[in-house]
Amino acid sequence: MPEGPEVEVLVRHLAPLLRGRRIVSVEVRAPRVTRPTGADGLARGLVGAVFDHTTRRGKHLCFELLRPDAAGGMLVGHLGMTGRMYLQPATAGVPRHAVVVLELDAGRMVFEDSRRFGRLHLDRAVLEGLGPEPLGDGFTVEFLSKRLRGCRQAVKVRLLDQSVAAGVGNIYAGEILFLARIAPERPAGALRPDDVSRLHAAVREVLASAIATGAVLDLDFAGDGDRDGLFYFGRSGREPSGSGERFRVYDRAGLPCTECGTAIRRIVLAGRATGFCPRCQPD
DNA sequence: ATGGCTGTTATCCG
DNA sequence: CCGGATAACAGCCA
Repeated sequence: MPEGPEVEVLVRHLAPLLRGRRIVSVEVRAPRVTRPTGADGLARGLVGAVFDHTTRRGKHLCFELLRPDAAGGMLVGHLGMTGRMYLQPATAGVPRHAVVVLELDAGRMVFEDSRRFGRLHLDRAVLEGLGPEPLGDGFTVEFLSKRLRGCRQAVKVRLLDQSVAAGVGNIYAGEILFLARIAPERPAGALRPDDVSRLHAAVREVLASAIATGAVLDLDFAGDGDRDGLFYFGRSGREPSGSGERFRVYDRAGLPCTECGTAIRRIVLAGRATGFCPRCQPD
């Protein structure tokens, strides 16, 4: 569920809270999320370490660590479908679906993940295969073009490949294609130069706009959320909720296209729900 | 209430 | 090698 923009918003929230905090103890309640490091390895690597900068790479959270002894290291997290990370007072109750709990010198960091598709480990190899940050300099039209070239896969599926544009997930892939006016089923390699150019611009626009939206919301990172689609972290403010207003195609099957009124259609690509407007996004 | 849906991705198989 | 299907898991919804 969390895609790059959600992770970015979370990282901005966590970074100043974590910096300088020392890890006192580690409790792994679901060992599978610590792969490939493993529960023991995680505890060994973390106890005594101090959080320094916290950044993002694609959908991964990167917690840079300082160690009194060695050269430091990096704790890498991924929220999977249902993951949350937040700080709570050490006196609070640990939630039912906590998978890893870090007791800090002040307070506690909880990684909660009911479906346990998430990860928290010390292996940075997962970052190696990622494509460039879509909002960074490395993500050029030429790069995108090269990654799509010769590929017969549907462009929507290609966009979900993290080696193409790190951080794009199912919801934003759909929104990006709507903005670019490209049918999701089009074979990636069949896009013409002007399609690729619009796609490139749409990737940046959709992701940047999602981050900007999330950055000003009053989010409750520990809350249950209200399945509002974008910021699955619950919101404590009184902003309008519901995905309908924020998304043009995601979860809008049967509803009128905001541009032309045509009913949005829903298809399945690579097992993922995909919405699109058959008129604005012709084959 | 049973079955189908869900924002991810590693792995398996043809 | 490519691409589609499946599995990992729990909750929510119709």
